[in-house]
Amino acid sequence: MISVHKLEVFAAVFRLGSFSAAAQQLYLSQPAVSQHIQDIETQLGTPLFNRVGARGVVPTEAGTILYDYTVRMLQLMAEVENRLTNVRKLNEGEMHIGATAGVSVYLFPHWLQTFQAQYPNLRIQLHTSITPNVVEAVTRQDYPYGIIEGEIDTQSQGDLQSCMMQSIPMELVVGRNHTWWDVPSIELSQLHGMPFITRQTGSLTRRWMDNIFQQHNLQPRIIATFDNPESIKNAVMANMGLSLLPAYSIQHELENGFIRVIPIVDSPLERELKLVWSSQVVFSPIAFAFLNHLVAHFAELVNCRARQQGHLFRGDHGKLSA
Amino acid sequence: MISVHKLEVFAAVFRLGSFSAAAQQLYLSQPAVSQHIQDIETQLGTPLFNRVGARGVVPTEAGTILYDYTVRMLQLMAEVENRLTNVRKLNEGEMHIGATAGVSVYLFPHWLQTFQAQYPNLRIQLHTSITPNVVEAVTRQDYPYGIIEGEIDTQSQGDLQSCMMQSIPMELVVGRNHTWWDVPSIELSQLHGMPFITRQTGSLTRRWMDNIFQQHNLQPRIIATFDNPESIKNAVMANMGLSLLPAYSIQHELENGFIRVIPIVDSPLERELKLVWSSQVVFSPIAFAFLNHLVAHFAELVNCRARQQGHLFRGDHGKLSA
DNA sequence: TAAAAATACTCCATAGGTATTTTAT
DNA sequence: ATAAAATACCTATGGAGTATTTTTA
Repeated sequence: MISVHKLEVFAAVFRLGSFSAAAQQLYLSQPAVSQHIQDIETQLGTPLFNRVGARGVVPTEAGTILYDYTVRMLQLMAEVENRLTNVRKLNEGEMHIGATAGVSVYLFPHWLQTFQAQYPNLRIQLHTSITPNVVEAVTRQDYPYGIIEGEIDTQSQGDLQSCMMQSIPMELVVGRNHTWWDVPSIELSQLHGMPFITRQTGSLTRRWMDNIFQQHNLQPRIIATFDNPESIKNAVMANMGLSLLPAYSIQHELENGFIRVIPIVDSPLERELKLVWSSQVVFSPIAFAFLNHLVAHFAELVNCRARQQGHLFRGDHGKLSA
Repeated sequence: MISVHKLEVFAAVFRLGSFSAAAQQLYLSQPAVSQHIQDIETQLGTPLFNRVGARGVVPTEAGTILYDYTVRMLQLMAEVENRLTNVRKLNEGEMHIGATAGVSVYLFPHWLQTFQAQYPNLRIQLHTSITPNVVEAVTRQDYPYGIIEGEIDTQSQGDLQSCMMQSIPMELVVGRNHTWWDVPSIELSQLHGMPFITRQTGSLTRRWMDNIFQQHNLQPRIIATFDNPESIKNAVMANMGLSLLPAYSIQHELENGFIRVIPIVDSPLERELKLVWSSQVVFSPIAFAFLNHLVAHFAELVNCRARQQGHLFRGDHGKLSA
């Protein structure tokens, strides 16, 4: 019997042109993949791939035909599961998601908390990493979504889709005993030569910041670099210098008066909170439920949702807008 | 994971409105069917059927939607299997087929022999029974085809499709020492009052014969009835009387001069050899292979094949006309 | 010769069975 | 009261793993 699972394995092999690569992507052993393909080939009495030694496999004509049907079948399967799955009544299920550090630390816990309240039986597993890693993992379909701040590496945009969730104000922050503590506002040019704390070279946040400075011909004095926003915040509070931090990360410190935001009157800075996904991926009902949940937080996401459904669905999706 | 098999079980339950009826049709136990349906319901978090006590089950709205998708998926699966299966290279596989006695004894062995020569690894299992039983079994989808002689019971024509394979001349036969042995030919009316051997009352063959006689206002003298054509043949050879036998059943005896065919000049009699199948059934690649094989014997069948493909397929079927 | 697929085995989860109980009309 | 589905429990096949060998560019 040709099962849906065998077809999923077959589709992965077809797309990747390799048994072992498919095995990796599907978290299976290579012999398991071999077995599935052989099962189908035996059942049909037809080879699906020509084995070309150390260079993987190339589909036969039969393989190409089967792939066409497989895509249609898997799409129907995904579609009906998404239409019918009552996520609220599931008593188990999990979903993985990737995010960058700031999102993971400051934003995600809040979303997760409200999601868990509604779907207590579902587990969301968060994978924190730097933007390029998140993008890569999403491209590899390790998880259906990633949430990143800022620009996507243009080189990886092959199958990558993205959608803005929210504009994130990047605030100039200053510690309690800093000389600028009482300055009501500044112009961007005033940053020139000032002691600055940043993320380390290589991070997208640092690259973004360097871009800003370069665009405005500024050269602040980088006196320290850290690999996480929390350390930067501490350094600012210790009055080592200024920094630019996302608004969401400093709420608590602002409320308690540990730091202050100095408005930049001529050019407020901001980055984008983005949802990214692979156009290849087939979303699970849980992924859709989480997306719907995010919609409650981010009005802009409604557009993403429409696009995702578009590449998956053909029918009516009234249920999902509930 | 929702498997193709679970969907097949679900589809049977949906169509029959009963777990136990589906179990019977699929040769499963009722608990096995329960288990499959519960698995899908758990996975979706949605009930598919409302259990109405001793009256089986009725589908929910979700069940109805799933059925729609299921039919499409199973159709795609059947289609791609039929397009890709290289029946010649299968190293196992079997198919069941029903036929009436005359077909089983005189015609089928020949077809089977040539089929086996081409597909030595496939097993065809023949089920011989009277026409109504064959028709019923085909309607129940016990096997994909039946081959019958003569008319189909009109009451069972719900899902039943049929197609003429061949016109079967019904020959008036006479034994070696019969008074008619040297009569070159007769007219139908001459049969009146003649000693006749027939099948027993109730058989379709007998009904067909009675019809003929009635239509022509004849009343031959029925001197013996038997439940199989072989006994009738023996009675004719023993000169007990005349009979009408299908041409295919008397080749051997004609060649050896044990009996003679007396042409009926005014009204040659014939019945139809018919292929019957259920419009519900999904044909296996082996069933198609056997059909193609029959085509070699019966030119008329080409039309049937087109019809069968029509109710199964939507795409290109070049392979099957090879 | 080196990377990839096939083969050989072992283990466990799931599909299926039988026997029985529960449910709904 | 009874037919039908659910439950409980047992068995066996198929899916997946590890270790190893074979293949071919």
